[in-house]
Amino acid sequence: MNSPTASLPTLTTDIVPFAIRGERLEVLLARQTTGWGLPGGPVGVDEDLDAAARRQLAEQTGLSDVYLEQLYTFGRPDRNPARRMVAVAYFALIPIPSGSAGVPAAGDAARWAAVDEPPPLVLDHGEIVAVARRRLAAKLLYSTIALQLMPERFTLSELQAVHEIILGEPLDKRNFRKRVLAIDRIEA
Amino acid sequence: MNSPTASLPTLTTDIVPFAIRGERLEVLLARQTTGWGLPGGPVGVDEDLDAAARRQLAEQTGLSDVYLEQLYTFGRPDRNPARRMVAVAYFALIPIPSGSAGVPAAGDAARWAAVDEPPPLVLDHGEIVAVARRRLAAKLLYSTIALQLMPERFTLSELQAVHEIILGEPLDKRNFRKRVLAIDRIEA
DNA sequence: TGTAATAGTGTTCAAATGACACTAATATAA
DNA sequence: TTATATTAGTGTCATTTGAACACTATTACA
Repeated sequence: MNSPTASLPTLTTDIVPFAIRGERLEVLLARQTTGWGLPGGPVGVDEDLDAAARRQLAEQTGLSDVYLEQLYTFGRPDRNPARRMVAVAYFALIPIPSGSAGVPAAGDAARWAAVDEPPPLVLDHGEIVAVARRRLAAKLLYSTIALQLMPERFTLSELQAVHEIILGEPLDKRNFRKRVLAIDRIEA
Repeated sequence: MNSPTASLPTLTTDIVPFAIRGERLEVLLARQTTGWGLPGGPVGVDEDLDAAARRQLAEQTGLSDVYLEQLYTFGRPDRNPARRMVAVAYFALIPIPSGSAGVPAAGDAARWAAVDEPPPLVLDHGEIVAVARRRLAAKLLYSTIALQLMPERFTLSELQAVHEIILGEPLDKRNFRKRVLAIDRIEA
């Protein structure tokens, strides 16, 4: 239990909110004083980490009830030159809304950006997005996580399109159907 | 950038140090004021998370230069009734020493315990060990991480035994050799 | 010197994966 | 309304991968 004087880095969460918009995988960014970055911020003294991430996502983007999963904790001392901050990063999956429209709009405090050609981001947020993106692609291959990006009702073709967008490569229609039907629900 | 008053939970690391000892997978525990728990403690103000984990492992157990990987960050507000603590958990893999002996001895400030029949641990450390154990078993199946538990020179039979201990099931000798040789080094 | 334990080696079968092309229906444009 | 283009829907075969299986040679030990 020996340690240097127990002083306290600031603890934050950062959320990478993914959605399929049009034909692309996009991330929702939040305006910050120094530029665009991920939604997130300080964790309350008695606040659960997951709860903090949910709260900040809701406050800064209006999104709630989404799939949320802890990604990694970023703690390099120099990741924020101003003051020491340790960020517990999450990614969120925002379903395509059932009605037409698009994903819940972004005010001028928030904007969507393509994951592949992202604008310059604050701090190490670019790296966080990259890590999240890799994780998402990896999980597509052995889980049903993609369903979290879909509306209540969808066609197999739509689901396949989502997979193709995230993986960045075309998939065979029949093999895809075989695989999905062997695990999941019904058709449309 | 709205948030509740930015107050600061204490940030710590906890390390789950795994080693194969005899025929079992064991964890190295550190004595704490209230009982046995994982090595770990507060992160220094300007200290990297990985570095903090390494330092604490060295200070509390004497182990250095080991494989270390971030596991998960545990932050339930009630995980420590005394004061709010958020723990970035790591697992470490301690190689079987090349010489005979066993893994570096444990003073009276540290002890080894079987992962399967662990003593009661402080706080949520039992849960952390369980999560680490699952992760380790999962990574055996698609990575070469088990090599981190081996001495410099070892036989394929020894490596196989390590796999069997962690997975808890016997493996076919010939299939195992085939698979390992298709990826790795030489024989003994 | 006999006995027991460990190291080392290929083949066969079953299952899973990946490649491949046409038809029916619907929406769109002429 | 009719022709055309786009999308949905379906099965087979070849290849690859994973799992089961037994004997021989050597070494250590009694």
